[in-house]
Amino acid sequence: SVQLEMKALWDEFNQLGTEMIVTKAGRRMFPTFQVKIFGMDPMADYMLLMDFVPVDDKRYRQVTLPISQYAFHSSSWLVAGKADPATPGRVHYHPDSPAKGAQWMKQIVSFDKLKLTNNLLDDNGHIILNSMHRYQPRFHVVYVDPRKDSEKYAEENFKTFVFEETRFTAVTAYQNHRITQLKIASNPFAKGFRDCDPEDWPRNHRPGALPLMSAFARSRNPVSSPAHQ
Amino acid sequence: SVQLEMKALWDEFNQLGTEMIVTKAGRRMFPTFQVKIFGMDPMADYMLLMDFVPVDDKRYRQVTLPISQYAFHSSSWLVAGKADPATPGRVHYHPDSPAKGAQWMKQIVSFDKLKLTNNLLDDNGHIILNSMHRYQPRFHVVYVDPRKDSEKYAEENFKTFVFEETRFTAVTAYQNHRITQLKIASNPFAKGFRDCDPEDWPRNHRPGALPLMSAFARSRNPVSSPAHQ
DNA sequence: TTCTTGTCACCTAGGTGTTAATAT
DNA sequence: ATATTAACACCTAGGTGACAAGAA
Repeated sequence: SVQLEMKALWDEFNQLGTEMIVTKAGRRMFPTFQVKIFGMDPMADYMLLMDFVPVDDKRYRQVTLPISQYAFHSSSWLVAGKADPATPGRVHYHPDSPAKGAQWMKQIVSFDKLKLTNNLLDDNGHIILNSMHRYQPRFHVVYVDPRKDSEKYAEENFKTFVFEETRFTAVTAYQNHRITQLKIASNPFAKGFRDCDPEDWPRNHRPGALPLMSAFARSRNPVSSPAHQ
Repeated sequence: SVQLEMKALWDEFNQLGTEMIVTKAGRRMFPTFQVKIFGMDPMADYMLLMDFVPVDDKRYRQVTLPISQYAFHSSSWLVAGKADPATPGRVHYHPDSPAKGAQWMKQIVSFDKLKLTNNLLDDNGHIILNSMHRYQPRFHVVYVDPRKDSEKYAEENFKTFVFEETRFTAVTAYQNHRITQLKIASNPFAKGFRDCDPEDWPRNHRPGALPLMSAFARSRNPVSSPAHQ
């Protein structure tokens, strides 16, 4: 069995509609996909890997709201038509693969080397995704069967785990400002963009404490300058 | 067979008498011990590891020379008696171990995670050495024998490689100023201490170009202040 | 006197969202 | 109008020798 780490944080993002940046060079996920694993054979070899499947066959687009004299990205999404052709269905092997069950179970397994890209021609082995599409990360455990005819047992040596709270929309720039704020508040590498006391989070942090308009008021980046209504 | 990487740099250090810093927290080696490996069975599993054996049973001490009104550490060593009791003979497994021969051979194998310490009670798994003693790094390749009674074949499944040019003296502070200068010139992490045009090295660098006294003249750290002769 | 320790400024290496410019 | 790109300031994380203070 498998337990998702940082589930509370994933839930908080998921409630807002998680977005993950994709870039040409490849961008890590945040939160990072991390799991605790139980019930492996300590002496057997396993491969651990992830892939990403489309949640639906839709393409999304942002909604821009005119508010007073400025326009902001809303937190809602419009369906913008059918999905683009599927990207090459790459998988990411955890770099420690293969390893013994004992090794995998003795500490949290972290996929922090995994990177997302929108470059269809990527040759760095990153996961290729379509921007403005929704994806479901999947986690797979493969038992390395020592038998000669192990291909025959491929089906039973394979187990897949899906955590729905890790779904996200791939984007090249954040659409929902509350997602941006939550990333800044919770990702150590974004500390430079925090404007509150660093000690305030997570100690005094309550999920959903900011109403929509106050989130806007804190914004440093209204999307378009003078309004256009 | 095994080929030492950066052999020219190792030779240059060895000519001066290589020194490696040991600290309580653990210090990496520079140059890093790196090798290219040939002739493995691509499909077989191997463990790669290093250990460090005393070159002799002597303890060394520095020689301080009075020159004009200042005193400097000389480049020579005095034997200061018998070696201290041997330290726990730890080994360092390359973190990618075990891995297939194909994996090991397809790129340079680097022991850049290996750290040296003088803390006899170290519990970080670092290599424990006595300061002011000389050591010979050794590199071992272990074939992971799939046979049930593999212990019987331990001898033949084991191969050791020694590069004499990687010998060094463990120190808590550099004794030979020319070693310090060569470290500063060649280690990217010491770039902050360079006072010449960074482009001068290695392009215009000739080994042994600096006579002793000019190396002293460039020094920022005479050992003792007003002389004591 | 000789050796060791801890702190520091200064690097390498690389992960953030921002922003302005560009592409579609 | 909307989406993407590339450069950037600002971080995390950690590897350097210098230096002053301490220990033996």
